[in-house]
Amino acid sequence: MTADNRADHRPASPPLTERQEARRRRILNASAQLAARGGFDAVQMREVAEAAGVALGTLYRYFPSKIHLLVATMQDQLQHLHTTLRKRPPAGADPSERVAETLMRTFRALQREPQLADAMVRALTFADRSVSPEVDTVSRLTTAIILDAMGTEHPTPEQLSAVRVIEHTWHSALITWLSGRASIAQVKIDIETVCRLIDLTAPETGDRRA
Amino acid sequence: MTADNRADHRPASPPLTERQEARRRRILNASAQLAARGGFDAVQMREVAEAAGVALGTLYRYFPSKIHLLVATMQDQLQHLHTTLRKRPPAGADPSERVAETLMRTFRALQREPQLADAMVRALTFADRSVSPEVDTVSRLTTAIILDAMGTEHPTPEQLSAVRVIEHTWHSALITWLSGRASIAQVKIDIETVCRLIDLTAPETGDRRA
DNA sequence: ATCAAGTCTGTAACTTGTTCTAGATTAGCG
DNA sequence: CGCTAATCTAGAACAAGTTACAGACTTGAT
Repeated sequence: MTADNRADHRPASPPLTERQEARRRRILNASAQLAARGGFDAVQMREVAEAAGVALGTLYRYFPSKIHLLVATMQDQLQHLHTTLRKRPPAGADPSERVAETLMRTFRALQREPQLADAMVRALTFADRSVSPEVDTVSRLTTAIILDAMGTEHPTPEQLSAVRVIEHTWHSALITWLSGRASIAQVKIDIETVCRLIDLTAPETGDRRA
Repeated sequence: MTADNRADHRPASPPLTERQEARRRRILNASAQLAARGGFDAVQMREVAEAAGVALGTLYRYFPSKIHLLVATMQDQLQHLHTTLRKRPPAGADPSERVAETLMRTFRALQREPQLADAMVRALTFADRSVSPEVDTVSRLTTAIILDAMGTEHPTPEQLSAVRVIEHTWHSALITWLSGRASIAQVKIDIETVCRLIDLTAPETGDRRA
């Protein structure tokens, strides 16, 4: 539905052999598993390599840094999530309700593996320019999830800005929760607050207040 | 004006001697200077120690980690900024305009030292629980700046949520700009978009569109 | 002025991300 | 099959954050 679903997270340049695909998968699984145990710090490259049954050099050939690895892990998890969400779309009447519902549902999913969430989100916000393409992919996936929830086919630039702001809020709120500086209730309120922007920027009702 | 201005960023427990205060200052300056040159990576603890004329162990006694150091550096810079902003308050008519203006002014200030901004913001979002108190101080400072711009004396819970969302957007937008994934124009649009929430949550005008 | 407690210095060691290298394996091809 | 290039492995080596420690210096109280 997002136009191109091929190579959504692969470099795609040289098609991987079966064994390589399997290695990649083992690495990603090992990463997620270690992260789920002990968060960002527990994802140690030597351990990932060992758990995946792969030499350190190979790990680095597949993922050029720990940040790349964790961002790829996030891509992977998001992909799952997106699929799941498609199967049971949010039920709210307004777009803003549906988006808030979707995000809170996602949030509850992350709550189940807070350490994994920690590792992925920290990597995402810590990523520097060298990881831009990968981070961008994650961002596009998130945008797709939100637009899906809105049910908007052709968003206006204004709406896209609202979606970006929602994403900003989403990431940042997640971080404050993960680092223990905000409660779940507060995150919920903030998500609902920012989702109001969707009504505000709906094109049908004119610019705003018609 | 924020109720307590003493010990705004000091552990405050044992009052520092003059020489200690000076050491602390040298360290903070060295940190900012190195950061301004090469960003996060250029702030190397050994170099900071040397530049500040202090032993490595001493540096760690003052700031228990690189993240602590950079978050403290951010506190320091924010304090300056807050003072500057107080002298020349924003001129807009609406609270939302004034907040957007203030944030964009801050943004332009950061643009002048993008590497320093990079180091500080990356540290801030990368900080884990052990840095919560310090990060919280930064957050309170930011909140104070925004509330100042709004000119609101007694914000409602709704307004506080809006302010939090603005802060989320601010940090996250800054990151996307610093990592080259968003243009300045886009940041401006997003800031202006999120600032609309302020009008939306103004108590006087009733719920909205009064 | 002197003593005890707390700080600071210089330096080495340890940890974990990252890079490098030499030799073994594998994949694709004639 | 037999060759060549690419890939993989094992392990050493290096970089920067962090910790540890012995000895010198300061501070504050007597």
